[in-house]
Amino acid sequence: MKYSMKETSHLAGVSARTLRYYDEIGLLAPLEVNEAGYRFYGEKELEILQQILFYRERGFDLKSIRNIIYQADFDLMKALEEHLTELEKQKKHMDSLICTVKKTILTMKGECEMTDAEKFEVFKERIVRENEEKHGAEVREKYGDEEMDAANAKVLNMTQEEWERFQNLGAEICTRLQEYVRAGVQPESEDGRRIVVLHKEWLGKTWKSYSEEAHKAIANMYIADERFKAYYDKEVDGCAEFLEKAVRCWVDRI
Amino acid sequence: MKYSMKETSHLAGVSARTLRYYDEIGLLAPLEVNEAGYRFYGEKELEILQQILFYRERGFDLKSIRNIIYQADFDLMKALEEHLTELEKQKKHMDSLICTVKKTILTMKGECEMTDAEKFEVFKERIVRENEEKHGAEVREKYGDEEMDAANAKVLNMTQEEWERFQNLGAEICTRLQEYVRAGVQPESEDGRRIVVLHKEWLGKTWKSYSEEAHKAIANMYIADERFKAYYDKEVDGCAEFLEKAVRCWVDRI
DNA sequence: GCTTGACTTTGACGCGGCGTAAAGGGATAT
DNA sequence: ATATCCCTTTACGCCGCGTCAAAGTCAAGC
Repeated sequence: MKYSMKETSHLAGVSARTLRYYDEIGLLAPLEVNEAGYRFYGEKELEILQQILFYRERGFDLKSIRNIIYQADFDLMKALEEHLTELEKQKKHMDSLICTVKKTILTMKGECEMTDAEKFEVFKERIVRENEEKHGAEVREKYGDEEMDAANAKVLNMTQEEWERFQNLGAEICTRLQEYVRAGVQPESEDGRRIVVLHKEWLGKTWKSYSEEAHKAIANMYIADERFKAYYDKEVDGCAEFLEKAVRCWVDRI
Repeated sequence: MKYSMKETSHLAGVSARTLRYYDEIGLLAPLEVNEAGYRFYGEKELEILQQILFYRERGFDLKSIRNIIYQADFDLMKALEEHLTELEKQKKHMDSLICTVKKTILTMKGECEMTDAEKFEVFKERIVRENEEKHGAEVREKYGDEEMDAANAKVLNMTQEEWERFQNLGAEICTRLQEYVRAGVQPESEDGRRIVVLHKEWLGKTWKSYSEEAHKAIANMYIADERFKAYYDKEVDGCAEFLEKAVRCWVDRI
């Protein structure tokens, strides 16, 4: 008894395309192909197909199934156990995914229900946390824990207005720097002095103790450390350098 | 500040291919493309990329991420919750997969450690179970539970030798049928009678009570029911018909 | 014998999210 | 100016089929 394409696919509950694909990749060849190219499957082929589906239901990929079925010296138990390990790894990944998404939902719901004041607190905490991750270790080593903790505390104690003033001040410094650099103003000029004054005020909003030495060190870092240099130079090249020169020139006269 | 392909991919921890792909599918366009076709990304693009990665880590597909980010009136909470449901569905699927594979391993290990006798018992049980699934309901309706249970019991009580004799007998019937049909022998001939004798013996190995009526009914089923007809005709067409005629002719004279 | 309608074939593209060549252009050291 | 190296680009591949499209085949009915 031979079964046509449709009979076979119907008997096994798979599509004709699947059978053709299995033939294509050498997973299941039909018993016979007539002169018109029609495929016919026999009992044995149906049995093999059952086997294929058995392993497919268990999550094996078709290449593995081919090995399992046609490679005589194949270690089935080993393959099953490795496959199980792989599945369990994937499951763990799924679990952590689900956990993360759940947390995300809670956080977002939480934030939705927050007042503006609460949101602002969370926002500041995030800023401090991100700053701690980016620069924490470095600052603590250079300036001590006390200074870093104090800076964090200052940020956390800011009101929304204070925060906005702080931000505006930072933005103004950037904008003016860009103007001056574009205009070719010298750092030693009166404009340079004004920038340094603003920058000192800006620093004072997060730093516990001010010293001319520290101010110069910070300015120097702006040109030495890529990340800070990139921040000031993001729009116009040379801003970091301008600021550093201006601080070096004016810091002990303001 | 503009970032080149390499800088951007390095900063965000993704491959250059990924960035190009995101551009291709309209998920993240670079800030600027120079005349040589080189891509450059700005701060804002990096921020968007962070967002993309945020949702990617949570298992969203890129099309959804595009909606989340660029569709202003997108219901994020709904999307998150639907996504969670989907993830949990997938997890359930994984769990059942793992469970099935574990069972498979246990079964196969178990079978490995069985003696031949135990394997044979399991084998017979499988045969009975499969037969019950295929024909159980039908037979119970036509011939009663008692007859079906008795047939099952007969199979389960067979020794391995008896089983082999039963199988050989079945195979012999098939082979002879094919020979006769091919040779053009008539069912009413002496050869037909011998087939009916064999077939009666074969039936006796599973059927509790023998009657000429039942025998004829069975034979009739061989030509009426596709599945049985297919079994006898699998190699040579006409075997089922031959057997039915022979039984009708000889059943009350043997 | 011819039409019909059911069935089948090959061939191709599409999906998702990139990895991985191969090829070509740009920046730098000489 | 040139050789070199690095960076970027395009283009194909992967898996397991689904889903057209166009063309050919088979059995049945008239």
